[in-house]
Amino acid sequence: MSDSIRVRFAPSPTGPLHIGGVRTALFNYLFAKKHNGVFVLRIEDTDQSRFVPGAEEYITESLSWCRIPFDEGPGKDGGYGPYRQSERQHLYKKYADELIASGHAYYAFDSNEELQGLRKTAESKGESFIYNWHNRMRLNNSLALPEKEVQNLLDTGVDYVIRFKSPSEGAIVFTDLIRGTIEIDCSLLDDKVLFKSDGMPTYHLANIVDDHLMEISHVIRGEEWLPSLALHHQLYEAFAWTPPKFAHLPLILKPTGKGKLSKRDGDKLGFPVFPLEWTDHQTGDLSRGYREDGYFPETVINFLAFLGWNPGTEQEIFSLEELINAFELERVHKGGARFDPDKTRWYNHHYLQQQPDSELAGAFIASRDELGVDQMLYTEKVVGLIKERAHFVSEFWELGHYFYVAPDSFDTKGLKKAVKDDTPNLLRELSEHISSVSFDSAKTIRQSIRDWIEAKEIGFGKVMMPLRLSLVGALQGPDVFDIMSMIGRDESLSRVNALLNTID
RNA sequence: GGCCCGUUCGUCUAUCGGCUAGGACGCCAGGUUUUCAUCCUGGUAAGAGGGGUUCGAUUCCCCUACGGGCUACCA
Repeated sequence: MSDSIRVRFAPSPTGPLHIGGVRTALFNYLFAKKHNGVFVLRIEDTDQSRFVPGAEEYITESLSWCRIPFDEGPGKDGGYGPYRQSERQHLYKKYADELIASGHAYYAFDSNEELQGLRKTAESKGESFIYNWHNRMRLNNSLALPEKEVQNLLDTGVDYVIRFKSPSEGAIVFTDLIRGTIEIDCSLLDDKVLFKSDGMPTYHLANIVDDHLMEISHVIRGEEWLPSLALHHQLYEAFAWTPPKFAHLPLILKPTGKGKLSKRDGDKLGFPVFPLEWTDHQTGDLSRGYREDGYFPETVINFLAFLGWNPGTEQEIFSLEELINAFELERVHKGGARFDPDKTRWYNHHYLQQQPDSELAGAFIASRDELGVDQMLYTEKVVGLIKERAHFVSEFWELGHYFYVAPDSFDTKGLKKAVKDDTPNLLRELSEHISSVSFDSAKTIRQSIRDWIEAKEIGFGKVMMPLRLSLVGALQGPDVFDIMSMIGRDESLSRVNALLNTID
């Protein structure tokens, strides 16, 4: 049992899940699936002051939209629940007490104000205040105070926290699956709070206890946790538990400038940093989401997988199944990765081409009021003609509006390029010819008009360019004969005449 | 400030002591499309700096610089 793979993704419900968090979830998922393991979702809601309503639902919905479902988690008990730390509250005190009994932890009564004051004075002297062995005997705690007084304080119900008693000397060495060996001087560590005065554990305690109780085999998390790994190792040691293996993922950095990717970068540069749209209930601010912006889950999965990882081959397009097969923690890069919106667009273009036309047509219709479901079949064909030039479904209308409505104006550059002195006469003759052309298929139209042009010994461009301009309104779009065959003879003729009226 | 982690084309990255340093995105050019986009072909562009170790370093070690993270009764 102990050698089975169990990993967890443990977000805090303090707001929408950032794509950095999605990537952490993805890597956990890939690792679990690759090794026939279990992927656990655990909600770390021990900070009640930062709890945001709806955030947990946002997290589960995001994971499900990205197609990275959890095997165990809230509402899906695998025998290790509950999976919300707030529902496990009763568990943690026992373990904190155990640490006190074994001499690994102690009560501290210092108020927040006192500590803040100490920090401030230290700072003003250019030093930093660290609560640990070098000063703990001068502070307000159960190690420094007489036993009687400690008991008194506890009896009177005064606020206290439980702190870890970090060692004054020695070094701790541990291994990270991605970074290798890391060594830390213990004397620099501080006595972290394990149990808060509000009766809740801090992240550090809850995390270790739950990972142990849930039999987590591998902890795969963001690099921001690397500094507290020494503490976590000592906690495992204090409990005499076997620690899981650790892997710390590199951070996702902003596309330009300094620092890690933030919500503001997305607003500024025009891309989402969240999987789903999110409205802040406090401010009413709306944050864009990949889903609402028209990205496919496949796109998000693929580009996230390649931020900090690669398979070592030249393949860049990966389905979820392929990722599961190829994924290796050892191949995760150590350095932070800048997020690249352009490459993300490129991925979406690729995955857009993969979608069935019927599905794209449905999405297109749903996005435009002027399109009705009765046009489904027609729209499917339209989509087939225009999708290769699109990155998003939202571009379909701009790329194909002329399949539905006649152009209301003609591109000036196009007019300049396509319309010459003899164009009106040519168009009149062409119009006459079109009246007699069989509209069975694009192929027959093409053949007929080609023959006509050749017979009249006019240049193709002299006919084709104005014809396209009349149909589309600009010199762009798919094959002219495809367009004609789609809109039909009457509409084609009326559009040629409309151009004639403009230029003649 | 202290501690920790990192550093190959503009960006994501390959290379696990011996290469003309490879691929992808972007960008540029040519071709296809008598259009635009797509697509195809080609091009542009990198080992932070300085010391070592070695017959030989992008690769191993040290220093510096730069970047990042942490430094809360937040996770």
